[in-house]
Amino acid sequence: MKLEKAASQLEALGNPTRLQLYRVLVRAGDDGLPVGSVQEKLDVPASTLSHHLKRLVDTGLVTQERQATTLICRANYPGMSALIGYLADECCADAKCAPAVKEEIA
Amino acid sequence: MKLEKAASQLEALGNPTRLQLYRVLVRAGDDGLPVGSVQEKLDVPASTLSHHLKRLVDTGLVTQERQATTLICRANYPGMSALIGYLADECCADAKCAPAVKEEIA
DNA sequence: AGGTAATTTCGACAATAATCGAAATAGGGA
DNA sequence: TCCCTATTTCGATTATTGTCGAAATTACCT
Repeated sequence: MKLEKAASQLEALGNPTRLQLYRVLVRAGDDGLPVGSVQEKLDVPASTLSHHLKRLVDTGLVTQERQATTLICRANYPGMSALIGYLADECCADAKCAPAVKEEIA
Repeated sequence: MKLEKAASQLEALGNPTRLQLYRVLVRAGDDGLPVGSVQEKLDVPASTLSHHLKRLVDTGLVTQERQATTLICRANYPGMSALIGYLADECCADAKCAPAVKEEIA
């Protein structure tokens, strides 16, 4: 993964509303959630939500799929795992951080 | 870790210059690097660098220690591992992402 | 075709972030 | 004490981001 891409994904997650949004999608699991349901959960205007969602989609952290008029959103696990991998790999390469992380997610 | 704190750390890393900066510090290991050396490596004006450094320090991802007139900067591994832990834990709790990550840093 | 619900785009404004030179500060050493 | 080097603060400017209502779009259903 390029540093530029990692930075843009980190920036996408680095906003409380978007991090919360991503979290909601992760917890929704494989079924995903329609935009409208996310909106209810987060209590944010539709246009604002759409804006934030777009950023997560653009950076590859979220995917969307149409089902009739509703748009299902899903957390993109490979995207996140690549990002975490980058952090653990590029930034904790000297093994001072990685063991703790391994512990953490074991 | 609170969502707010995670978001602010992610935001801090979500800028190419700061991610590069953090990377340089990680690679410098336990010895750390003086601000001046970082500046040479990144080729960025001192005041700009100082600004970015402050943000990393403020969010707990970097620590600083004076040695005479020079300031030694170090990556704060526990800080990063807490962040990665949060991502893997809060956001990949349903085990669809974590296994891949474990693989990645194994 | 016309209607309707779901979502996005547009446009404007406020708020925050990035940039960098010049001046200020901190901490020794002569 | 005076100077010298390393780093930060200040201040101003430009750029990017966040926010949200109104209008447009999409895709379906009758």
